[in-house]
Amino acid sequence: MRPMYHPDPQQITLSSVLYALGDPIRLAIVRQLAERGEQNCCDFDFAIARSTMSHHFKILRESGVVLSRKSGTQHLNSLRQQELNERFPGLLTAVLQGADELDVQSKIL
Amino acid sequence: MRPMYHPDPQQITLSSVLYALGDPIRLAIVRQLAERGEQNCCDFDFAIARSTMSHHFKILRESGVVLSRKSGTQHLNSLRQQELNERFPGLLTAVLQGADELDVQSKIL
DNA sequence: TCTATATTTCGAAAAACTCGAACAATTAAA
DNA sequence: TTTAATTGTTCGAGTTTTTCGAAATATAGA
Repeated sequence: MRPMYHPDPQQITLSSVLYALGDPIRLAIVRQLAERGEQNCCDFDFAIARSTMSHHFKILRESGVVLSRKSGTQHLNSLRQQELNERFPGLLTAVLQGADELDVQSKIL
Repeated sequence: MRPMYHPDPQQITLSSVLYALGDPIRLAIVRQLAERGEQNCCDFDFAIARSTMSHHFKILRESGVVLSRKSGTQHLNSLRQQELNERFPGLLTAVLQGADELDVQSKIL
């Protein structure tokens, strides 16, 4: 497995962060990470394929929103909350406070 | 020309707003509207086709970010700043304050 | 009415998203 | 130490979205 790319704080662009947050599933992932802290992919019971989940985490990671670290067979993901707050003050707060309108059904697959 | 759809304030979802803002060109449009106020499509000198610009405005409009009103042959677009502030406090402020990293070159087409 | 301006719609090519299947890495069990 | 189980990623194909140029629509003015 190739090492995972994570941008440095100053490399994180608003555009890429907004792009990453601009998908309902990725927004739900970010919300759950904010509520429950570090989690692996299996902790998210969304009705999408694992490969799709992996794809979303890659986008969240490479945009600078999420930090992934390996631990055994799993990847533990966490929000880069402090770095995002420093780079884009108020953004994450506003996004996390926003009404939770998403309905990502429980896993069916 | 069919009447243009604009969602009511309570219909505006965070997901759709973030989706609309998650494109570099649409973000640049929003920034320019915030800086200069009401403008028509031609006031934006971006290096993209007019039909693409029209498509971006449609997404901004239907997500609730932008209000378009007809005036003669042109459409005057403005940010729905107050409504967005009420619905998602702090979001627009954070987005507009974010470092301006976009380089949408001057119109070449 | 004819022409110019502003914008949208159409149809096709390019890019991104989603899925299932196959592959890779790590751990645990046999 | 093979074998199997768990966790994720990569691959290839089908679907959807984005982008463009060309044609169509709407309005204003000569």
